[in-house]
Amino acid sequence: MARGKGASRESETGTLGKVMALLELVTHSDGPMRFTDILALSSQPRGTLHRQLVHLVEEGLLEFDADGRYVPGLRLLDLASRSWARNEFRLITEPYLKDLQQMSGETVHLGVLRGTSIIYLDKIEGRQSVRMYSQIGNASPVYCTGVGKAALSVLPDDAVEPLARNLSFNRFTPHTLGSADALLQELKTIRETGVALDREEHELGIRCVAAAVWTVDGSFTGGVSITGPAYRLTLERLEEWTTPIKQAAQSIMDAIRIRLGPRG
Amino acid sequence: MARGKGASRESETGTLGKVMALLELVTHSDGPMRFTDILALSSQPRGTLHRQLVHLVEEGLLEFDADGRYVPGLRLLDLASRSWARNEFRLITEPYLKDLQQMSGETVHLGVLRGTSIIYLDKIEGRQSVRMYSQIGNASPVYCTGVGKAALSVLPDDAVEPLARNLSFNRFTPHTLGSADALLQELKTIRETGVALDREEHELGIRCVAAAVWTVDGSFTGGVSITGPAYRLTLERLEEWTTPIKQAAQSIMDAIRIRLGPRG
DNA sequence: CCCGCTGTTCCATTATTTGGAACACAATTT
DNA sequence: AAATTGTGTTCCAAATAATGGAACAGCGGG
Repeated sequence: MARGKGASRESETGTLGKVMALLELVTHSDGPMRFTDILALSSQPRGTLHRQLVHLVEEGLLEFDADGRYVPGLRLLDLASRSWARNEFRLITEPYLKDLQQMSGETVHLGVLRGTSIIYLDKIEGRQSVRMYSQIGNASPVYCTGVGKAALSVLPDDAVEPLARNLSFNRFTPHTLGSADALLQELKTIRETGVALDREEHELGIRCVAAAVWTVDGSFTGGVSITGPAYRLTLERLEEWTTPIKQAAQSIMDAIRIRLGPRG
Repeated sequence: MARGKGASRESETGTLGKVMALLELVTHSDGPMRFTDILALSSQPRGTLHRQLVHLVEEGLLEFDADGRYVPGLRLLDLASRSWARNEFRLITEPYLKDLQQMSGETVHLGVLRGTSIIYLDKIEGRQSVRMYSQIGNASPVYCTGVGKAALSVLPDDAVEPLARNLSFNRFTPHTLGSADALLQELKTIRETGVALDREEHELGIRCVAAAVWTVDGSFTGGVSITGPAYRLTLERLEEWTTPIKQAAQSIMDAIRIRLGPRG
C-alpha cells in the first residue's frame, strides 16, 4: 500500500524478493562466488542464506559448480529466450531495424527503459554478427546511451526530474554527462532536434544517433539507435542519419498503434 | 533428504518452487495470458494466484501489459545475458565452434543436457546471423536432436535407461524416433561411430552431425553439432564431417581439462 | 594434534503464505 | 434498464514456511 514516489528501495516482495536479490547478486558478480563471498555481501545469517541458495540451485536458477562455487543457472537462458522471442514490441520493430541497418551499414539497436537502465531488446549488426547475446539483454545506464537519453526526452517532466536526481553518474569516459543538471540540459536539446547523440559518452571510440519510440500509455518507452566506431560515424554522418532514424521511429510508432489499437 | 530416483515430480522448493512453476507456465505459453487463463492451469485458489502474480510482476519477472495480460518480463533478459556471457564452458568452446563453422560453412551449435532437454548454449551461423537468440537458450528434446543423442550416448547406462523410459516421444517428423527402445538402439550405434546424426528427426529438411563433449565428473554433458538444410547436408557430406567434428569435440574436452583441472 | 576457516544441519520462534469468501467492475443477456 | 455472468481484486484467521542462532562437520595448514 505504501508505495512511495521512489525514494528508498522498499517493498521487498516477501520471500521472492529476497531470493531474487540473491540471484541478482550472484548473477551480477564478476565470476563464480563461494558461499562465504555471498555471505559477506548478503547480510543474512548463514543458515538462511544456505537454504536460499539450495533452493535457487534446485530450481536451476543458480548452479553449484564442481569447485563448490555458485554460478548463474541455465534455466535463465530458457526462460529468457522465450521472453525475447515473444516480445511484442520487438516483433513489430524488427523489420524497421533491418531497414535502418541496411541503410546505414552499421549496428542498429532497440532499447527499452526499465527503471534507470536501458535494456537492449534487439540488435542487428552489419556483416558477421557473431556476438549477439553479449548485447541483447544488457542493461546500460540511461544517461550515457543514445537510446537512454532519447527515451528520457519523451517522459513527462514530473517523471524525468526525480529519475535524473536519483541517478549516480559514473564517468565512463571524459565525455560522459556528470550531473543531473547536465542531463536535463541535454534533454532540452534532444526534444528540439528529435534525436539523441552519444558522443563517446559510454565507450571511447563509439558514437551513436538515437530516436525515441514510445506509447502514450507508457507501456513502452525506449528508442532505436545506429551505433558505430567514431572514425566512421563522423558528425556529418550522424547528421545525415537524423532524418531516417526519426522516420523509422515514427513508422514504428505507427505500426505499434495499428497492432495494439488506440493504446499507442 | 528423500530425493527419489526421479520418478515423481516431488520436492517443491517451498515458495520459490511454486512461483517458478507459475513463471514457467506463463513463459512457456504461446502468448500473453489473462488471469483466468492462468487460474485454469495452475490449480491454485484465486487469492493465492493473484498475490503470486503481483509478486512476479513487482520483481520484473512478469509484466502486466496494457490489456491486462501477463507476459514474460524483461528482467529475465538481463539475468540471462549475464548467465550466458560468463558461462565457462561456452567461453572455452567458442573458438572451436568458430573453426567448425569456417570449415563447414554451416551453422554450428553447442548444447548441454539439462534434465531431458538440450539447452543450446551457443550458435554460430555462416553469413548474416540475424536471429540468434531464437535458438540460444532454447530447450529441445534429447531424442530428436544430434546433440541430444550424442550427449545421451556418453551417459552411464544406469542413467540413460530411466531417462529414456521417462521420455514422452513426440513425433515431430516421420523420422523422429518413437520409443525408448529405438532410442537405446540408436545410442549403441552412436557409441560405436562416435557421432550422432539427426536425419530430419526434429524438423523436415534439417539434418545435423553431432559429437559429444563431456567431463568425467558430470559437470558438463553435451555436444557440438553442424546443422543445415538436407539438400546441402547430403549423407556424404555428413560422413565427411564426422572426423573434424570428433576432433573438435576432443580438442574442446582437452581444453576443458586444462582450464578446469583434473575434473574433466 | 590443534586451530581456524568454510560449509552444513537443526529446531523453536517468527513471519509469510494460504485460501475461502466477499467485494468490485465490466460486458453481455434478458 | 435490470439482471446475470465473467473477471479481477481485496481481506483476514488459520496453516505453513522462512528465520537465525547455535551447534556440528570437514579440511588444510601450522
